[in-house]
Formats: sequence, C-alpha cells, structure tokens
Amino acid sequence: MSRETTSPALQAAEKLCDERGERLTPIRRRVLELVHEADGPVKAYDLLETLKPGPGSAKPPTVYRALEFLLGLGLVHKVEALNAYVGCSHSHSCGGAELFICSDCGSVQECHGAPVSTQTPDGFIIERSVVEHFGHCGNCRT
Amino acid sequence: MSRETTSPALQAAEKLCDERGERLTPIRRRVLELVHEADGPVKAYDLLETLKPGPGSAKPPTVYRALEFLLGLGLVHKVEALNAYVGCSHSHSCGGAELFICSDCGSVQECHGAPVSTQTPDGFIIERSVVEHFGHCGNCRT
DNA sequence: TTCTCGGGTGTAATATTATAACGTCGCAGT
DNA sequence: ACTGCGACGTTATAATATTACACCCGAGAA
Ligand SMILES: [Zn+2]
Ligand SMILES: [Zn+2]
Ligand SMILES: [Zn+2]
Ligand SMILES: [Zn+2]
Repeated sequence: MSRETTSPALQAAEKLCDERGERLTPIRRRVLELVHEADGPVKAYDLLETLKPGPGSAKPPTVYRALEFLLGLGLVHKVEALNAYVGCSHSHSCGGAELFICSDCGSVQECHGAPVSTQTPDGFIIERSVVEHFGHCGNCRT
Repeated sequence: MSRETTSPALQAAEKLCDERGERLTPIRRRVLELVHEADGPVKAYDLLETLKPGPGSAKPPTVYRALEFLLGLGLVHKVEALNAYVGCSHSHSCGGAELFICSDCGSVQECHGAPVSTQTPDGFIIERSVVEHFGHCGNCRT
C-alpha cells in the first residue's frame, strides 16, 4: 500500500464539492493532483502534455475547463503574470490569495486575509484583487 | 495651432530618456502616445492595427519592442490579468504601481508608494510586485 | 419504461498573445 | 574606410486560450 492515501488537497476538494453540489470528476481530480504535485506554477499546456499518454483525449479545452472549475472553487490560483497555475495551499476554499513567487526555485508561498490596499481611490469598490510578489525566497538567498 | 502641443506624458518621456541616455524614437513615441490616448488598457495587437496604415511596417515585434522599452522606463504599465497596457499616469518614472481597474468603464486609476504586503514570508525578498484590483469605480456605481 | 433535459466531455478549428532568428541600416568612434 | 552597436524590418513560429458543435450519460418527469 505505498500510495493508497489521498492527499489532503484532494480530500478538501471532495469535501468542498460535496458542500456545493459540484462534481469532482476524474479529469478535474487529475488536474488538481497534477497542479498540486508540481513543485511550482504549472502551465496549462504542460498539464496537457502530462495528461495525454492516451492518444485520443486531452485537447486544450479539456484542461482549461478543469482549471476554470478549480479556479472557481478556489482550489487552484492563477499566477497572472506567468500565465500559470498553482494549487491552493490552504485546506479550505480561499478567495483571493497573495502570492510570493521565488524567481530562483519557483516555489510559491501563499498568504491571505491580506489587507492589501491602503489608498483605494474614492468610491472604488474592489471585487477581485491580483497580488503577486516576485523575488527570492528564504532558501535562495546567496 | 489646434494640436501643436506635446502632452505632459510625452514631455516627461523626453526628459526621462534624456536623463538616461535612451532614445525616444518615432516608433516608441507613437506607441506611448497611443497608449496614453486610449481611455483604458490597450492590447498589443490593437496598437498594431492602429499603427499600420502603412502596408510595409508594424509587425508584432515592432510593438512589443516599443512596449518593452516603455515598460522598462516605467512610462507604461502592463495589466497582467488582462494582457494589456496602460500609460503611467504619473509624470515621473514610477516603479511598480497599484492599479484599480473598473470592470464597467475600463478606466484605470493608479497609486504608488503602496505598502502592499503585511505578511511577507520569512526571508522573502520582494523584487517586483503585481497589484491589480478589479471592481467598480466611483462613476460607475449604480 | 421511455422521454427529455442538462452537465460534462470529445474534437476540430481558430483566435489571441508573444518570441525567435536573422538581416539591414545608419550612426558614433576609431 | 572600418567596426561595432542599437534600432528596426521581416518571416516564421511558439505559447496561450477560446469558440462551436456533437456526443454521451444519468437524473428525474411522463
Ligand atoms: Zn489559496
Ligand atoms: Zn527560492
Ligand atoms: Zn505609473
Ligand atoms: Zn467605471
């Protein structure tokens, strides 16, 4: 029984889908696994490659649809500045994360509940924030 | 003499290039103008369309090179989440802006000197931050 | 049972965004 | 004149993402 256990991320996803009446189909589950297994932000077309050792299936819409679903549930975040995707590192559904991406090792750390903006323009109502910090993580200091 | 004057943005660009020993060539100037004239974030390929009423010139690298130059000088910002570009609304070179983009009217407001992150992970050194807020501006409130 | 309806998926095509590679031109310094 | 370099022109292609339409299957209604 070397790899029988489901990862915490998968378990959380199951639970969340249950609560919301959504279906964590095999494709969606597989994409979620792949995103979490990656050691950094992962590109849609890399997922696609990994996903298709069967000749018939896995065209772009397949993976984009799965990603869209997972993004909607907050199980995955998109790194806008990289056109890449990371698994949410929180066990619960997380709305809008602040990401710290190491340019050296590619690791991503995630915070939330971030009090991001001090000087919101007068009358502006924020609906969604993209906050991505690029730099060097603690491990990659020279 | 209806439109003889150079815009403040252009004047600032001239000055900045002077200081840095860079050349604000006609193409670069034109792209900067177009980005500033637009009433919101503008796409590279829209610039390209606007730029080529002459049959020969204006291929993608032309506009991307100009944008890269202008981004480097801080005269233009990229809206990562839209793959689009906005003119910097500050007269000086501005390193890293916080953008507020109205989803209704497309207007962009810019702040900087932003004390963005409260909970930087231990040891993480931030080099560049992307901060983009989407929502509804004061004018677009119902 | 049979029908129908909707969500999820398969598939082909295409749209959009961005870069690589290489050649040319003109100018500054020698 | 020769050289080097930065900006640009040109072609091609890579990388990212969406549209459109057909199919299947399972839940519930008839
Ligand atoms: Zn998260
Ligand atoms: Zn690192
Ligand atoms: Zn600015
Ligand atoms: Zn507005």
